[in-house]
Amino acid sequence: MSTPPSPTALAPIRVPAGTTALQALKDAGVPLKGPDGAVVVREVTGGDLRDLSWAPEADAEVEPVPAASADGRAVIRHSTAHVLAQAVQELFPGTRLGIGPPVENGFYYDFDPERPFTPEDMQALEKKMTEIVRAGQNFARREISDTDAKAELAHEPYKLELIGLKGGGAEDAEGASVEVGAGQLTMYDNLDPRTGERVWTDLCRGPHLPRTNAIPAFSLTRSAAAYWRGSEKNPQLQRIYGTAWESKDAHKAYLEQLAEAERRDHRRLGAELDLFSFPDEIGSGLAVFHPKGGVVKREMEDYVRRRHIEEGFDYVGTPHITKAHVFELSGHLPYYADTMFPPMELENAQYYLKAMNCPMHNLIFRSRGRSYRELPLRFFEFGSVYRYEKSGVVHGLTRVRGLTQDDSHSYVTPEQAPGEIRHLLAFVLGLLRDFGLDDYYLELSTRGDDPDKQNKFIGSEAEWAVATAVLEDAAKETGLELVPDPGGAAFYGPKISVQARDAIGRTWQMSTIQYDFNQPAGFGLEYTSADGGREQPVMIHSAKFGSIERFFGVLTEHYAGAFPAWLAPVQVVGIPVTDEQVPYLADVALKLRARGIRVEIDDSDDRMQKKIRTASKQKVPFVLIAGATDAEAGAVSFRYRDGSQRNGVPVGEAVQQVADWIAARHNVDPAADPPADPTAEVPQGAG
RNA sequence: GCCGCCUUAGCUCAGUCGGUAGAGCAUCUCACUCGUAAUGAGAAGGUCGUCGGUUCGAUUCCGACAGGCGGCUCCA
Repeated sequence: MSTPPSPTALAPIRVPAGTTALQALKDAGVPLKGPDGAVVVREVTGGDLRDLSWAPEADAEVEPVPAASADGRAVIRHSTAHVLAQAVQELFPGTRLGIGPPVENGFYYDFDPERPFTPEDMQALEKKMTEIVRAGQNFARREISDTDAKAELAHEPYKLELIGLKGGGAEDAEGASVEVGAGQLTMYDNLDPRTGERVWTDLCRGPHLPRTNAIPAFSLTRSAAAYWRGSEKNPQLQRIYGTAWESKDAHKAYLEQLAEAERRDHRRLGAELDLFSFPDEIGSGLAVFHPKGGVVKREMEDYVRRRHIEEGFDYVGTPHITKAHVFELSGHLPYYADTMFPPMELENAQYYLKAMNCPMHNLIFRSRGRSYRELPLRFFEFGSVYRYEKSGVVHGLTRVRGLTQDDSHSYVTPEQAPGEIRHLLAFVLGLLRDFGLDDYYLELSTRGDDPDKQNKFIGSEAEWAVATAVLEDAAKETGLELVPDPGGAAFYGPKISVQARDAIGRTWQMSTIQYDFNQPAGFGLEYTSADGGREQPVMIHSAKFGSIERFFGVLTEHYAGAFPAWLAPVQVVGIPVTDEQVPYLADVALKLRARGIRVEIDDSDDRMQKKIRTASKQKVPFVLIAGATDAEAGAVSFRYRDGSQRNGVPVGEAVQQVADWIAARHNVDPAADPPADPTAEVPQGAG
C-alpha cells in the first residue's frame, strides 16, 4: 500500500482511454475530498488547463494542480463566475451573457440585463449562488461543432460574436479566449447530481472544478458597467465582480486586506490627519494642502531639490501659461488638445495652461548656442501642470487635474545617452528607497507592434529601435525584474517606469525615464560638436516622484498615515501630566526646536490619557510625557508610536534620540513594520 | 466621457410614507489637575449640494447641474 502523493508534488498521471481524469486521480490515490481539498488537474501534453470531468479519447497525462496556486485559484474563480451567471439567469431570465473570466483576486461576469443590478439584487444573487454551490452540480465538458454551438446559443448574441471571432486573433478581447479558445468549441453543462439532468449550460473552454460544491469560499464584491470587449465604441454591459478562494481562511484574509486598504485610503487619511482637501468651490481634482500636509510636501520637495543639485541638475523656472505655438513645436497639441484645459484668447493669440514642461525647457536650451562641452545639460524644476482629466477618472491625489511634477530634462549626445539613463535609474531607485519604497520592478514601454496604434508614434522605426535598446540595456543592468509594456510608450519615445509595491502589496507607477529624439528635432535643438559641426541632442525626460501629489498619496497609503519621523508633520508632542509641567515641557520644546524638530505641547484641558489618544490617532512618532517625577529628575518619558515606552530619559539624551531617529529616515522608525500581506500573489491574466 | 449609486452640522451618520430636523465626535465655556488610547456639565453649530418643476406647502417627489463613490474607457 503506497502513501498517497501530495497534490503539490505529484508526477503526471496516465489517464487511460475511456476513463475520466477524476477517476484516474482517484485510482492513483490522490486525495479528493471536501471543498478545502479541492484538486484540479492540468493536461500536460496540451499545456492547456482541463477539468476533471474531461474524458480523454486516448491516453493522456494529467497532473494535479494545488488549489492554493495561481492556476488552482483561476479554476476556482472561473467556476464561481459560472455559478454567478447561472444564478443571474435563474433570477433574471432573459439576461444575456457576456464573458466571465478569472482576474487577480477574483472574477467577474458581464451581463446584459433588463435593468442594472441593485445592491439588493447582489444579495439575492449571492444567496442563489450559495444554493447552487450546495447543490453540488457537476460541471460537464461537451465538445460541440461551430454550427451546433451557434444554434444552441441563438439567444446569446454576445456568445455568438465570440464564436465568430474564434481563432482569428481574437485573443485580444479581454478574457474572450476563456470562452472560446482557438480550436474545438466546448460547452459546459451543469448537471443535477441526482438525476444527471442538465440545469444550465454555457459556452466555455474551461477548465472547471468537478462540482459546484468544490468551491470553498466566495463572495460578490461590486457591480459596475463595462464596455463590451473593452471598447468605448461598444455598448456597456453590467459587470458583477466577486472573489473566490481555495479556503475560507484565504477568503477571510483577502476581505481583511480590502478593509486594510480602506483604512489606508489617502483620501480618508487626508481628512483625518488634516493634510489636504479638495474644496468643491475650487473644482474637481484640484487639491489644497493644509499646514500639516504642507510640511510633508515641503520635506519631499526639499529632499528632491537637494538631490537634483547633488546630481548635477540646474534649477530652472517656467511660466504656467503659454501660447499654443510651443505645443505645436513639441508635437503635443494634436494628441492632447482634448485633455488640456481649453485655450484663453488674448490679443489674437491662444494661451494654454501648460500640461507639460518639456517644451519650456527646450526653449531654455535653445536660448543661446550650445556646445558639446556643456553636455549633459540637465534642467530641473517643480513644474505645475494642468490636465483636463475626464470627470470619471479623477481620484484623490493619485489622479488630479492640477499637479506638480519634479520634472527634469537631460540634453545629451547620443553617445552619452546610455550613461545618463543609468545615472537617472540609480538616482530614482535611491530616492524611492529613501522614502521607504524598496520593493519594485521596472516596466519598459515600447511602441509595440499593434498596427492600430502605430499612427500614434512619431519618428522612424530605426530611431525607435535604438532608443528602445538603450533603455532596455540600462534597465537590465539594474538586475531588477523588467516587464514589457508594448504600445505603452509616449508618442515621442519609449520609457522605463518604476512600479513600486507598497506595504500591502499593491503596485503603483512612480518614476519615469523617457528617451526622446523627436522634440529636439521639432524645436531644432542643436549643439556645436568638437569638429565644429552641428549635432542634434537627445533629450531624456525624467520625473522622480512623478507628481508630488500622487507620490504624497501613495506614501500616505504605504505608511497608513504613520509617516516616518523625518516626514511626520508633527514629530513630537509634549504631554504634561498636570498643568504644572507645561513650562517644563515648553523648555524641552525649545531644545527640540533648536535642533529643527517639529514639536507641539498639548496644553488643552483634556486629561493626559485623552491627549495620548489624540497624539496616537494623529500618528505622531514621539510623545514625550512629563510629570512631577520627570521634572524633578530633568527627564521625560517616551511613548513611541507603536505603544512602547521608555521612562525617565534625561532631556539631553531624549533630544538626541529624537534627532538621530529623524536623521536616519525611515529605517529606525518604530512604526515602520506594516503587516505582511497574506494573500499576495503574482498577477495573473484573464485566461 | 460612459453606466450605476450617493450628497442632512467641521467629521461619521440617524430621520422626515410632503407640514423647514437629531446623535456621537470635533469646536467653545465652566468645573476637575489626573502617570501612558476617551472626566463631567453646558453652549453654539444646518436656508437638509445648487437651480428649476409639481404642490396650499418640498430637505422629502420629478428634472437639470455641481461634487463624491465604484467600475469601464483614458492617462503626455
